[in-house]
Amino acid sequence: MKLKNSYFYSLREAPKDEESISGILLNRAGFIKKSSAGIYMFLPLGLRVKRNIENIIREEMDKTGSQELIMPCMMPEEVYVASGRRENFGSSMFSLEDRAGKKMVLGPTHEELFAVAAAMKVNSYKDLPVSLYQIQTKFRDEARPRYGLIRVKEFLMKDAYTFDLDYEGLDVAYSKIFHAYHNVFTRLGLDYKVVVADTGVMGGLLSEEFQAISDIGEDTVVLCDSCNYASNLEVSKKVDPAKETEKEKPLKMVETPDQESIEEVAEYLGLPIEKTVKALLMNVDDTFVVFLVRGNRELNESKVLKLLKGQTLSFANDELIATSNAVAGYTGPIGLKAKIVIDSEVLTMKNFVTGANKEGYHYINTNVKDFSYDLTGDIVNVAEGDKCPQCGGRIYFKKGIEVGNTFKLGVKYSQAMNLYYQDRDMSLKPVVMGSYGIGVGRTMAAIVEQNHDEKGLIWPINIAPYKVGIVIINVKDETQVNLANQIYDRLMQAGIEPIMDDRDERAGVKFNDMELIGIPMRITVGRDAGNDNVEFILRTATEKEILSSEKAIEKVIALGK
RNA sequence: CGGGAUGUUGCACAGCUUGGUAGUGCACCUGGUUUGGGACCAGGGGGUCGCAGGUUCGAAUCCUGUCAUCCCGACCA
Repeated sequence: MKLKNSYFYSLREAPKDEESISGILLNRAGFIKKSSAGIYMFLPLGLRVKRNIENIIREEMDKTGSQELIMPCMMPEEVYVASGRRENFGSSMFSLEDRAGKKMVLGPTHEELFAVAAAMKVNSYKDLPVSLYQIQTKFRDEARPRYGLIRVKEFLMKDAYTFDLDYEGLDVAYSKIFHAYHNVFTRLGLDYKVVVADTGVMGGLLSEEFQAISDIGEDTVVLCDSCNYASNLEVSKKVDPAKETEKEKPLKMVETPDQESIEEVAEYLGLPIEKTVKALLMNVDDTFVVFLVRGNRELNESKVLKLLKGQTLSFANDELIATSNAVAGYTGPIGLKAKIVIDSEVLTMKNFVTGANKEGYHYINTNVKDFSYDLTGDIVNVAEGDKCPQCGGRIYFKKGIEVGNTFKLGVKYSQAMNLYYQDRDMSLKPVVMGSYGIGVGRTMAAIVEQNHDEKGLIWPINIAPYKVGIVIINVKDETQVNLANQIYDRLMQAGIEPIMDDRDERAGVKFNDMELIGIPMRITVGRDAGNDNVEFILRTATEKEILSSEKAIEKVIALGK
């Protein structure tokens, strides 16, 4: 591609509507352009990168034996009503009507239609297993799109679905795709971790996430400093410390005027926050529940809902609080008339601080024997420094961008979508499904987050829009132009299309643009062109080499393969 | 959806407090000089100031509403 008369532009300044590094750089380099919040154009350079990523995914998926097809984006709403997910997705699903008033939706994910497609083929146990995938646009009406391509309303996703006879078959299919995902993200050069995650609204048996490590990640990845433990914070198990050994002291009510937060109370009493227990006044499916956790802990919503078999968790409002004798800021378990759930860690504590259910008062030296409770379990987030549930090492956190996930779905959708096969024993059995996703645009953004410098993008060579750039220093010098064109043609013949800057610009502009768009290799044709000499430099290097044009071509071909 | 902020030319911004018909840098066009790390000089083109009402002789500026965008939070297979 020759830049003169091509569609290419770059911005010297960051656009005002992007904050993330990947969003800023991809915009500045002319790879993407925001059309409206969470919806982007992919311009020529951006499209080439996206296709390169797609092709790596495609190669690895094909190797698993999965077959590619493509589903419609727009579907009748009844497809999602049938599976029961119309309600689950709610307002995050784009919906519209056709001219006849028929309700249509834009697909946020495609389990349902794949089940329909599978049903066309699958009648007998002889028809299984089947594995299908597509690389197709998905639509989700995100409440708050953000971070460039990371959270958007319209995005390209590779989604795969496996169909098996039984759970053993699912395990095999799952493991094939799981390994394909490792291959994909390794080939893409990402620093990533696989973590166990909550199965959430998708339902199912097991969910694992591929998390690209990045500070702007929206997920917290829990890791261990001495083993390979990796988990999403949502589901990471907390290991309670050993029971404290100090002697129990007598309970005592003390004044704590105007000390409403647990930090204030601890400081006022001169005690470490680890010696306090705070009460969280919550609403679980319209029931008032008080949760007691160590003062420095955070409640974990998904653990709570699992323990209580609830659907929704929110802070209790004043009306709900008024149904008990709890006093906001001073709530404690002693004498409290409400449903009380305590974190298992509290059972290991001795002589701790709790609220007295009386404005301006707390108890010190509270012990478990001093009160009763309804339920106990692990209901808080693990924290950095906690014990690893696998090896006892120390836990630390990283932020992650979820670039892929794998689900063992089981029979939930096959039952809902009437996907059954007839087994040897003549019985009808539901097909056992798995579903697997990779966000293509999000992956592209994650790669940028991990590969850039102050000059701009740095693409790994296998997904760069062009592997090599040719910069002609002076386009009015025929010797330079001729040599550059010669190199260009030779590389084209070798199957490596270069991006050649033949614009009448100053050298600095050309160098800066080539670096901004992150081309991995650069050949500079300049003053030494008359001696058939050019310069060769890698995007990641600081020193350039002087080579004959022939050597430079050989080098590009060797590195570009 | 709650809280905060911002909408002025292709891009980034100033002007708004104290109303008088719009400016800077980049980009673009013409001419000249320059030419290996985002050139310089001179001249020029381009904006009904997000939109709709209102106040006023007069509104980018004041008031009301509305839409959009960003940030924090809630939500997020």
